[in-house]
Amino acid sequence: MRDFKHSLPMELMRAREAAMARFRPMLRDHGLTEQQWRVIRALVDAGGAEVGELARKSCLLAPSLTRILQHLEARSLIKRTQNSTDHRRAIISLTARGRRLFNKIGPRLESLYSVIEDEFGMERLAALYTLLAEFYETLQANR
Amino acid sequence: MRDFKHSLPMELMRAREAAMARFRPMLRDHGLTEQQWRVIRALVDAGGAEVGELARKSCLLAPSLTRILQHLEARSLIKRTQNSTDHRRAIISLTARGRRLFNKIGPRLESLYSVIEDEFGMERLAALYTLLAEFYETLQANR
DNA sequence: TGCATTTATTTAACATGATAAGTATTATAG
DNA sequence: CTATAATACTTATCATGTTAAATAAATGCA
Repeated sequence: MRDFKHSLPMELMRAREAAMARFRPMLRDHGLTEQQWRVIRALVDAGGAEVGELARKSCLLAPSLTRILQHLEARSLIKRTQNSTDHRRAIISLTARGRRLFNKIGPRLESLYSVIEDEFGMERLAALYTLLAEFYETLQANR
Repeated sequence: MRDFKHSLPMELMRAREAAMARFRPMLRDHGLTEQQWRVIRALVDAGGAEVGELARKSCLLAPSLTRILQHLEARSLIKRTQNSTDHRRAIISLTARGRRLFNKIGPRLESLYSVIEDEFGMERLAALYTLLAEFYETLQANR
């Protein structure tokens, strides 16, 4: 059997955790979890989205997203707009306050990211991105 | 700002989730979570370990491991042995039942892993392992 | 020896992950 | 039309993630 140290899911997790350890403290300083930030960022990117779409974009399960949206709504960082033709769907979008928070945090996270880019090297980082995307596509295709 | 789709932590997470989706159903059939399996596998690998050591090997935070060990102990899959010289430390090891469970599940997971290896190719998989290990080392070194 | 520190682990509290089940709304077959 | 199925979320439940604080045992030092 393969050595335990070479478990692919664990290697992916360790790499991810090493990166997140750089970002998490700053998010925490602003009262945000990593997942809440993913939602905010996805909303900036999409400029308003349905819950299901948002779940895909932010890589969150629907039940998790439901709770996160409740938190963000309680803090007035997002708002819901009912779709008039289909009452099942609600459009989620950032409030002005949500956008301000994004504008405050975004650049700081980007600079942390630049540090990683410098340390690891852009070429290797690009190679890693490519392999990860290919790996994901391969496993999805044969699902 | 970088495109949201190219967030490294998210790419790592998506790749990991794609892999885990293949393994999780079988673990679930045997009443195990992915994390419980990591602990069992680490114990097979180490043949008995202290809690802190086990946390490192299985990539779990201490509080999570504490709860997981309680679950595994309740199911008689692991046992604790007090260290006679240092009463803070307890040695965790698998019971015979735990080893039987490992022997039953391990080979089936390995065969699922082989499928992934075939789909993605051993060379690319090896390249991915290398990049992930280097990435982790780089970020740890400059911590 | 006596006491502050450090180390190993556990508890606590809140947020998310994962699965199943529930609810409301819309689409569809007959 | 209407019963039924499909869709879009939400709730519920249990397990883990994350941080801070607590506990208990071992160390270090005056």
